Amino acid sequence: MPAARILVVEDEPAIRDGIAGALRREGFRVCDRADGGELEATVDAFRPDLAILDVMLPGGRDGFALARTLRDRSDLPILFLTARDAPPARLQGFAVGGDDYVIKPVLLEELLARTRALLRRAGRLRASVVEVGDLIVDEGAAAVVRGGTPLELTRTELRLLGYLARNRGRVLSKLQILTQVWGYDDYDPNLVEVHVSALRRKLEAHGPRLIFTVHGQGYVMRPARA
Amino acid sequence: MPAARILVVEDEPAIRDGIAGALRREGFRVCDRADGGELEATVDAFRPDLAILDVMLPGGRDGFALARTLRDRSDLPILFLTARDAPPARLQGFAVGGDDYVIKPVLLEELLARTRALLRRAGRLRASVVEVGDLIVDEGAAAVVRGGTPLELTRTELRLLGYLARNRGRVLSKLQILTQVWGYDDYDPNLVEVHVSALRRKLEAHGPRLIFTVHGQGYVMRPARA
DNA sequence: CCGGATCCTGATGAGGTCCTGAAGACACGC
DNA sequence: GCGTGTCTTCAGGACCTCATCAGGATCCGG
Repeated sequence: MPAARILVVEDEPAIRDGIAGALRREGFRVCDRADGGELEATVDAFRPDLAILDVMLPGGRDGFALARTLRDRSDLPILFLTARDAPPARLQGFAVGGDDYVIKPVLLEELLARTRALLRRAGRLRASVVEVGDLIVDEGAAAVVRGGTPLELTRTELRLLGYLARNRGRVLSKLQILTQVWGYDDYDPNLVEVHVSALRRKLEAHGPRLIFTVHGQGYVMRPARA
Repeated sequence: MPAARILVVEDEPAIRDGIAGALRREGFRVCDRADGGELEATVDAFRPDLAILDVMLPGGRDGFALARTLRDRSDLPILFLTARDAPPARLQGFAVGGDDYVIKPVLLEELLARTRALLRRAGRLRASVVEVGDLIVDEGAAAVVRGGTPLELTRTELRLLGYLARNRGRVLSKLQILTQVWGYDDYDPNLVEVHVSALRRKLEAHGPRLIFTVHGQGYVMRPARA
């Protein structure tokens, strides 16, 4: 299956690049735009499998208008970016069965998870499963299994685990983890430490350590002995 | 894969030259600037894969302002240089998932390691692994393996080993090692000796000597029989 | 073979980093 | 509203890392 194509329309450059970069690192093909100009031509040329739209765009055409335009031409699923205080009720009329939304400020891990879920449902992505030793992380299904035993993880733990697992064998600093998993601004290393601690407790109840501390640098995930 | 391009913006000439020189010796293409003037043109012409920015620059445009500008044009990862006592809290909203920071005074080995890690994550660098005999040094994963056995090294030991391994077959004076690994000005040979000693103890637990003393000159790293 | 220089390495204490239990804040479903 | 589960903050202590020191070993020119 070739790489899925994703169209991103978001006016704030920092957010747009953050999203586009994260998606590209995950192997998707991305076309990013600041607004909905020339949308029809873009869609015809790029043929996206999924669209990620900010519902609040400057100028006349907001995400809803774009969604309507897209719906006229294809049935691709749409992932809306909405403000925290803007209730998703307004999505009602636009969100068809396959759609979903993510609130801003965007947690990249959350966005990646929902992106994969939508693509998978649309049949444009095989199950996105990451394995580290005897641990199996299925982000599409939000399911984690270690040595045959399913684990109950909270949402935050799942995002954190997903990030670590997909970057297994790589040292990730606490800043990187914070910005990716929490979208945070103020750097509080302890926040990461606490959740790593919780994650370890659950993971290590069924096997040896998988998340290793690299003193002064961050954390790495890797199979027990290798 | 062609050499990765790195943009360096740092006002202090000594630091700037140190960084740029170290990067060039590692085979990167470097464009170094004292400030953010003409940044847009520079970026368009040079097309960097990574930017290293001092967060404290004289004049109006500090590293954050530059980061914002860069984000407008691309999604390249950014490595911030920050003061030790200035907590990276102010990376506020500028650090996207892939970014990281290094504190000043800069330890060149540290900076090289993080540079490689970021480029590798961005897919702009293959695994940066150095081999010396049966020793394998993977700086991206902060992992060292000798004859199949993983070794537990401290951060300083890893920096030291990285420097020696990448310059294998070359005699390095203690002064060179001090300035590169520690960034020191006052010359205390014993500091190097102590850490070489510690490194040897761990390395030689699993094989013959790799770090040789050249009396009165320094140290060389080379495979056991050669 | 001697003596001075160089090098090795165990011990130590200070400074930082990390872990984790507990408690307060928050969100959500009923 | 109320209760439950989840998230964040806080605080103390455990742990790790490192520079410094000092005594002994080794090297090398003479």
